[in-house]
Amino acid sequence: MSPIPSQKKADPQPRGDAFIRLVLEAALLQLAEVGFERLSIPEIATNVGVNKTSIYRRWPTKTELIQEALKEAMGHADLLPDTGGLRGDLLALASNVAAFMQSTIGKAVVKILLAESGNPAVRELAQMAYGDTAKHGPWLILSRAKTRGDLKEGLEASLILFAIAGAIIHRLFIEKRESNEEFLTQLVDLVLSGAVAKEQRA
Amino acid sequence: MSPIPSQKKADPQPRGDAFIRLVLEAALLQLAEVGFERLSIPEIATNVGVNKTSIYRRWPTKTELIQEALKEAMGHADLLPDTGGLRGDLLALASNVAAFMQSTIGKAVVKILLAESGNPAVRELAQMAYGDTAKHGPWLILSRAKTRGDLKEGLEASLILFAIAGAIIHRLFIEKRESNEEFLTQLVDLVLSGAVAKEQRA
DNA sequence: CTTAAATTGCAACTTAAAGTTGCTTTAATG
DNA sequence: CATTAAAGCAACTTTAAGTTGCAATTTAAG
Repeated sequence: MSPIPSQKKADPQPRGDAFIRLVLEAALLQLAEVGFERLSIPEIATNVGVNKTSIYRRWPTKTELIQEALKEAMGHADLLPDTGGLRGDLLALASNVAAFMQSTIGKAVVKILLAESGNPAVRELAQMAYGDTAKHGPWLILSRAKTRGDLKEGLEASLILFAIAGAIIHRLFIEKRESNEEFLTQLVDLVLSGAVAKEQRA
Repeated sequence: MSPIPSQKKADPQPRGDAFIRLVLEAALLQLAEVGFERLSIPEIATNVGVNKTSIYRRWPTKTELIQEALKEAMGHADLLPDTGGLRGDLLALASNVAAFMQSTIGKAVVKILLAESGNPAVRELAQMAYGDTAKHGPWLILSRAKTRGDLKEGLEASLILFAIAGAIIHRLFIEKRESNEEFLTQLVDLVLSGAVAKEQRA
């Protein structure tokens, strides 16, 4: 009754690094799907076919597990385009923001920020992950544009980002639709040129 | 050892309608604070000084309780300004949207929509509550503007709303700041007139 | 190939919170 | 004041999270 020799052995128990990567990935995925509150270590364990005890021994609490999962997944998205012009920059940026939001780490992070008043440590990390992608790149784009004189005097530049990111978030998390290129183009052009018909401009 | 007669009796047990209103209000409040997942009936009970059993007997599940709480709080925000012009309309609208988002019912609804992939029945209700305020008013404003020829040809009008609502949500739920008048004015003007410096316009 | 060390699996247990039940007490009504 | 419906209360059951001791497995070393 022993296995036929020519057959490959079943996968051995994943250990060490393999084990860790497996669990962290599953944790991030569940986080993106159901949020921090509803995330359960026993459930992750069964999802990846691993014993919950093994997870608990490495990460005593949900918080520590998620912290490591977030750290692991961070920094893989430093998207700072430079197309030479504001419109091109913003289009590339909007596209990157949308991609980030639609990624596993992005969804996870945004969900934490949006809903979890709860755990301060987790929220702080999520802030970092969000800030990493949402701060550096965008600020540079805007300061370049400002230096070139592309922006209106007295305009609070951050508004541009918030309007773009906000619209993408609204579409993704409230309407549950992903952002296609047409949407992003129209969005950027709206923010750049405004909604008012030409004849009406003073 | 009986109470001094001149003293007022302690409040009697709230019953019937009073009881119901008390619990529903507390439920909505907790929902706005911690979201659906973390909401607990026993906790609501202690918050309002009522026995959990009494709550369970009226609403067998969290879902039913929240459904009624949402229904109860809905419809108290039909904010459809008509100032005669697009800018005035949008300013009033933005202000109303911000007020809604910052209200208890608004926070509760938005949190459900943003984070709770979970309960379909609850999500549906939240959609209704959100749609109630976000659909009728805004659409009318935009269709009026379109009729007047205030809007650019070919512009997807809904974008205007998403950019405004999105920016307000971003500010409130990610930055944790409320929207003041200055912010809303700049936001509306950005969406109406664009960010590009005048000299640059074709 | 054998053995030693570390790591995971497993099953049984403890803990904590949600939800239930039977019964008593309170408040409103006529 | 008596009747009745609704809320309080305490003890219980259930469910899921988290813990522990020990057996089984993988890996690496000799």
